[in-house]
Amino acid sequence: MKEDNKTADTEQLILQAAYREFTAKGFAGARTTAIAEQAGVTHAMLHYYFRTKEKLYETVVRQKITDIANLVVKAFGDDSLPLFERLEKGIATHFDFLCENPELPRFVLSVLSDRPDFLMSMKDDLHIKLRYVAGGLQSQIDEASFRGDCRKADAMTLVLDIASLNIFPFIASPMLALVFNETADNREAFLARRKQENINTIIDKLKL
Amino acid sequence: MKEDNKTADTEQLILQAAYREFTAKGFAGARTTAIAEQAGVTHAMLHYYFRTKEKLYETVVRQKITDIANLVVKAFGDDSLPLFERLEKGIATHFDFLCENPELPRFVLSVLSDRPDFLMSMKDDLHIKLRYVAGGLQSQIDEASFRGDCRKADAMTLVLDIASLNIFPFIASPMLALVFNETADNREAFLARRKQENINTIIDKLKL
DNA sequence: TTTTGCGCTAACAAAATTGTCAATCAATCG
DNA sequence: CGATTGATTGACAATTTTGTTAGCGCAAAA
Repeated sequence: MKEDNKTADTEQLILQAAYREFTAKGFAGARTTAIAEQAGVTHAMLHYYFRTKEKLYETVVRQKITDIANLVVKAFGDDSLPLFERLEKGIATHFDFLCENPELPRFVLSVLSDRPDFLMSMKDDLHIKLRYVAGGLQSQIDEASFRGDCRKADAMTLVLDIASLNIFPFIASPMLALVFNETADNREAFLARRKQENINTIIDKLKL
Repeated sequence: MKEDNKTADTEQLILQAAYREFTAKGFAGARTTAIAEQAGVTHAMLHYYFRTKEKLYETVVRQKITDIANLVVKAFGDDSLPLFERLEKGIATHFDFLCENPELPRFVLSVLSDRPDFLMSMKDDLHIKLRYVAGGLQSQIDEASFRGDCRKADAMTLVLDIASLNIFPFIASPMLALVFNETADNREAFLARRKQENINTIIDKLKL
């Protein structure tokens, strides 16, 4: 059987450890030995499974980027909801996803400067998914605004607004912790407020 | 005289080259030899002036962070303007600053993960400046909302909104270029639209 | 039981990178 | 003019880090 218990296990252990190390240190700062250590294997194993540090990185990147793209489609792709609810659900779902993966934005960011070509190679797929989401949103906005239920708006612009508002707090999280004197207790409440605030901001833009 | 022509020159050359290299590659990815090469000096010079890579990095970081903090104060600190104009001017000034220093946000971000302690050591100063800006804004918002000129709002929340909307496009710039099939011509127009859009978004939040 | 293959290890090789140092070079000052 | 001081250089040392390889042990197949 291809997916043996042992190999799948260690492979996953390495991938998880690699994700942690790469997010914490970036590609250049990450040490393959540290990854191996965290995964509880010798560093030669890492080369055995993934050949090079770069290929290991690429594997992690592809996985994470795919996860994100799929979630965005899932969050905003629900055509059955009325516009405002669709947006509210989308923003909330996306925000919750970030709460569960708080370091993901910074990881993607670091990929963007460390190995832009990896993202370039996924360009077509990302393009398709984004166009799908933005397209669906746009036609619903057009209908609603035609009926006089909301203002005219460009879906792409809206998507960028949402991305900015939702993602930035996680990217700047250490800075905010510093500025707001954030504690662990605060954090949860702060995030809950932020989520609602972002929903309101976007809805305000569309409301007449 | 302390500030000799020669030493000041090479020191500045090294600092500028260092900024470019550090922004492009991050602390771990940056090579001191590459910095020296770009500055047109031998790499021993770099140690002569700054002792270690880390101290050189720290010098660059302090300089840039100070620049940013000062600009934010300048942009939003004008008490003489009415609220909406103050916000509009602040957002626009801040956005223009980012247009002139497009890689600055990503640099700060990388500092945040590479050497958080450097920012920690500037915490007090940053705190003071932020409180000053947010405080001035808050009292003006309170007055205006009391007079019924705008909604109630929390200045800190607003500041985070503005930061998110203004900064994120620059952070994600390579991603946007990819998604929007951006060309050099587009870019300028895109940024101009974004600036106005961000102003509108914030004003919409406050308008009754 | 033997063999084959795969996961795994330890030691090693090679390259890159930061930092140091002794020796110049240039300019200023006595 | 000679000397002192600071800038600059080239070569070198030390460390770190990635990647390789020969071989071991175990489990399943023959």
